[in-house]
Amino acid sequence: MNYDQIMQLALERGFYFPSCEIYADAQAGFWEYGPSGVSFKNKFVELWRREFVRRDRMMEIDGSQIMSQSVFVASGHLAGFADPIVVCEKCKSIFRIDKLITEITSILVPESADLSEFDKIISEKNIMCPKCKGKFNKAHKFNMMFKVGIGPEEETAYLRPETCQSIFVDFPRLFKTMRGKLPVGIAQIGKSFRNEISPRQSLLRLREFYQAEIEVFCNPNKLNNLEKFFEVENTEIRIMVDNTIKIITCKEASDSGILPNKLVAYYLGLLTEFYQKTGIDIKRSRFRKLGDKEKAFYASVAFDFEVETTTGWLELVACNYRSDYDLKSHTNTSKEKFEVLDEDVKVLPHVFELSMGIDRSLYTILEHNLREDKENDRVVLSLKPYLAPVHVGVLSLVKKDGLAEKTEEIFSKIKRDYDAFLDHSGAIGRRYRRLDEVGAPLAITVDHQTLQDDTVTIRMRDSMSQERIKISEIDSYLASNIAYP
RNA sequence: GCGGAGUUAGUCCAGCCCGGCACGACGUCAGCUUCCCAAGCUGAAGGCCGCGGGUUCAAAUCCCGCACUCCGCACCA
Repeated sequence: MNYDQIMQLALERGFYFPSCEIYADAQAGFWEYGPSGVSFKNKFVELWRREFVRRDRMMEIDGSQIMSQSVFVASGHLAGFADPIVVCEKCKSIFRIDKLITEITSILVPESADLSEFDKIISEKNIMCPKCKGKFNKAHKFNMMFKVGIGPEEETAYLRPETCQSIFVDFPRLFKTMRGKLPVGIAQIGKSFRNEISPRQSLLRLREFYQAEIEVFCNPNKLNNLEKFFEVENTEIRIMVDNTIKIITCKEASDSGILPNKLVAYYLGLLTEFYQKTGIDIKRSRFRKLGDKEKAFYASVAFDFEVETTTGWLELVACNYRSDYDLKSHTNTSKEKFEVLDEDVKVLPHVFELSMGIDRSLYTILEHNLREDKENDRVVLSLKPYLAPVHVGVLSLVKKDGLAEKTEEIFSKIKRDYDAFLDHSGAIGRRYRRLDEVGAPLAITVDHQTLQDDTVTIRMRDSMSQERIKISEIDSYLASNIAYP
């Protein structure tokens, strides 16, 4: 199904919708999750926790969204997370000046160059506005971080542009108090904020968005010395080599040098196994090694995990080898010590990160799982049962003859343990169709036979088939059918 | 931010040229019917026609500004 159809589902069924939509001054790039969206997101997050935090014995933290200025001085975001721009004095058009200079003069200027450097080239080469031939004002930087003023003095702080900075900042305490041992992953889920010039496409480019980030702290001398590597050595990953997607095992990838080392191969393996369990079509995914110009300013090697959607290839996870960039710069700025002991040798850990976009991942799962079943005239969201916003519908075949009461009795028994949805109203087929659209994998229906022998029918979303089970078996039936893998 | 196209009920949309009580479908709710897959019948709710201003006796409709959405450019998880 395409973007528009997902959008319609999202609006109609309470997955997500624009923030502040009743007011005209609502800003672009902010969206809310509705009831279905939250339930779905929570389950996705739980799967992430199972497949990374618990599986790899990571530490999970929950840091502040507002962080002090020094953090971003150290991280480089204050200087580096900004685009150099110029404004045309006549027509007010805005240009990325480094790109414009390259376009017009073929001179390559790094975007991190001094602002005066840009001004110099503009005047020397007599660069004018390509739209109206007007003059440019002085180059300045547009920083993508949201600035906030703290307290009555309005002390400068920022909304974090990535969640991982708290992980770096907290690392010394965490490593000491939690008895850390390299390599160790520290994970965090939370919101990040970027003042995008042009947010677009609902969940795909937001100004306020969820990230699930994992920072793996490791000894740079032991990147190929990883006991747990055997867990994924035969896991197949899909990686772009010379513009074609090659399917190879993690072991082959690291042995052949396609991936730099076992540590990176291990985590790309975990990531692949995770996304297989989310129900996205893994055959439409790939890891792509980024060129030097595409990489973030802190990355020395970077692989994007990308998935094909109807909007094109979409980056879901950035896998960056950040080396000692962050710990070194926080050491210099804070004077805190970040070295740790690894088998009695003092080492400044390197960092490999998996930076996952949750909102984008949720969109992709929806798109890859929503299908039109023309034969039965219905739209079905075939989510994995453990990710479904509603686990089970609880329906009375008809309302009268005491069936409604019996249905409510069953509903009360399971509502604390499962996301169950009670529904008496309208034709039974209509109610099944509604459940299909929110992805509920199962429906329990109470009919006249229930009153005689205490059995109910269970209706399966994907096959539409039914079976009859005892009321006393409902709990174990649900438990085994919606369990995480 | 630029260029293009749009914005009318939960959703999809007609009406706009040519100003005069806002149309329809789907969905929702209640009742009847039905007794396992969007059936039928009856009834109901739901709209400051994106926001603000202007023209006019009168604006969804004409004019101006802004916001938002979508598509392209650029940027990004």
